[in-house]
Amino acid sequence: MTLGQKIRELREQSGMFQRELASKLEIGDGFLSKVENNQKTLKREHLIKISELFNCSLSELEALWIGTKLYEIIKDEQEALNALKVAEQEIKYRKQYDIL
Amino acid sequence: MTLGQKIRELREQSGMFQRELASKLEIGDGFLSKVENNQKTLKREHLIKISELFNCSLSELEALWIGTKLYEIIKDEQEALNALKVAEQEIKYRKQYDIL
DNA sequence: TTTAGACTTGACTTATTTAGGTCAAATGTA
DNA sequence: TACATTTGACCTAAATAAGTCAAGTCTAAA
Repeated sequence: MTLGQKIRELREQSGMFQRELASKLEIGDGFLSKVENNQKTLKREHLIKISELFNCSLSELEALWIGTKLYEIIKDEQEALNALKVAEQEIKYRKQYDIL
Repeated sequence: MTLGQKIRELREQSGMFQRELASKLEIGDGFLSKVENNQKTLKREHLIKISELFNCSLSELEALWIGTKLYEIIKDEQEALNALKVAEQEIKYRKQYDIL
């Protein structure tokens, strides 16, 4: 699940058109279309608005936002999965020793 | 293990000083110092040179190079691990359906 | 079959960030 | 002291962010 998919899902579940949601987010509808198709990214502040509008978890949206960004970076990489492991181990390592 | 750590390890194992390796990579030694401390990133082409110099796996270096970059993006994120999961699932999903 | 509305796409823009450094001064250390 | 390393300030070119807008496509219904 990408952020674009999630936003489309939320929007359609609430019976909203792109033009409506776009206007609430104060962006053009062409831009929102691209966001839903993961061709463009929203500003992070927009996630707050979305979580309020659809009453859904902001953390989840943020995980999708960052995750989709990471995916864009590695999607054509041979070493994609190993790179993810490297990053994961560093995160866990830092957590373990509580490094600030 | 980050790319910086790996490079330092390889360099020290071969008894080389920063100034020497830096010169072989055609960069300044101050810059290499920062690379080893993950404050700066090498160009990708440099990895090839390093793998030749120390006779080590290029894929491994690339995984570390990308992985360290991913880590830099998420290291201060609350949702770091979940974001990694999102990216991982997308990679695996795409693999499963062999999407080009 | 044409037309309206929803959506997608391509070309373009501008401002900000990032990449990839340099250099000199400060620090560590034998 | 001399050498290895680190750090801070600075720099430029290239890339990315975050859009706009108009034209094109798709689909249902009149």
